[in-house]
Amino acid sequence: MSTSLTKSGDMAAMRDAVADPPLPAAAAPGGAGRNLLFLREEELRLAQDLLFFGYRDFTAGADQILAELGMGRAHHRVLHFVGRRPGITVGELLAILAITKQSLGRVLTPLVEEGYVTQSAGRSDRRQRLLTLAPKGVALERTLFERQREWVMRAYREAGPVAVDGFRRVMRGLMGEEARAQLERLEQAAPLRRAE
Amino acid sequence: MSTSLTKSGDMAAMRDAVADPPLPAAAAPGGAGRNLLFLREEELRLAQDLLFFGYRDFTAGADQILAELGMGRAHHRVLHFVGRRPGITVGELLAILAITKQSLGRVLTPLVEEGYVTQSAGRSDRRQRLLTLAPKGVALERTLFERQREWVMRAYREAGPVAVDGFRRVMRGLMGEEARAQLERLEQAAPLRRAE
DNA sequence: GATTTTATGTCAACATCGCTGACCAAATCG
DNA sequence: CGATTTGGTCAGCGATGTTGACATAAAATC
Repeated sequence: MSTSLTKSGDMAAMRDAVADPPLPAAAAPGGAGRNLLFLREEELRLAQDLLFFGYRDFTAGADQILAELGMGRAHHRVLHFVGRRPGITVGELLAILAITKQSLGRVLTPLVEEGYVTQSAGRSDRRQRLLTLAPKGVALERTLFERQREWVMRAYREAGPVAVDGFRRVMRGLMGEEARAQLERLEQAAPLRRAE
Repeated sequence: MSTSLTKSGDMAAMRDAVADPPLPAAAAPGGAGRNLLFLREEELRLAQDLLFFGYRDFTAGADQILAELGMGRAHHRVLHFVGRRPGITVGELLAILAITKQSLGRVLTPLVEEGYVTQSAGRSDRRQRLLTLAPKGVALERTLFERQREWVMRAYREAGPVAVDGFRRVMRGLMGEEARAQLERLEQAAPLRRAE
């Protein structure tokens, strides 16, 4: 188990605050009862449930709008990331989405043909097709954005500001190295003012 | 309070995002001093990114194991929820997953045929097929569970106990009414298995 | 200048996992 | 008994991911 990455000082506190049920932590396999890193069964089961239900319902509103236009979630992702980084290259978009060129093409080509996204040759490298949202694309992305904004706003309001910060920290932790790097680049282009 | 947004300047939308708080019970605007009733543009963009990257990477580990067995995420969901509620009926499972009978059948039938899940007639209603994990199913679910446990544990440790609580609150808030009810039932009947 | 590499696009084929519509069988209920 | 409920199944469709092979244009390199 390669879990000795960071300071273990967090764990003592974590065991206390994270433990909702009064049950003691189950013994870790392999002897060494010293393993405070053990994430108890029910804690993970809950995390699995929360992520499944939460993600599904988070996307449901936008999915509904998209379906009426004959589009899917993949189209939304393109609109989202092109909107986030106007002038992004196809290669960069592929890296962010972590899908194949073929899969991207299937949604990107129609989006271009139907006037949601515009392509322009790169100025320094004319092989590149810099992607930008056309007005039609801006409008659709905006609609999808607003739908999700309302939904997330409700959750944020119910949970409170401290919880929101915690949510962000955990979600960031669920990301792999690659995704964290991608996110950093995205935030660089459009920073969120943070207290910390 | 003004943001420093400079891209895709849709001022109409920004004005909307900074609209007046609909509720006075702004939950102690002190502390962090950030009023979450104003869910600004970048805050939601970040939430979208976090959910996309986080959920994708959360599932990546289990997906890899499943792919080697010729299965997909849908199989995992069945194993997960059957494991969570042994003796669950097909109808209840359908309600939780919110998919059609046909979609469920496509993964459930093979799981039964290959000995991961066992069916038994309901005692009070013999039309029902009560679903339970067979030893083979328990083992596979366990493997998937452990993979995700390590991943989530890393995120939890990095974020800290307070953040974990906040994460749970927000994810719960992202769920719709139906999902919240489902989750309540799951937590109620949580199988308290212990120690491997 | 010729060759190679890179960025992008495309065709063909395939798999997963959603969906609808239709229809069937068994068990329960009124 | 007849109607409803529970579950299964067939046929077909659609969105989104995959691999492999190949094409083209521009850039980079020898």
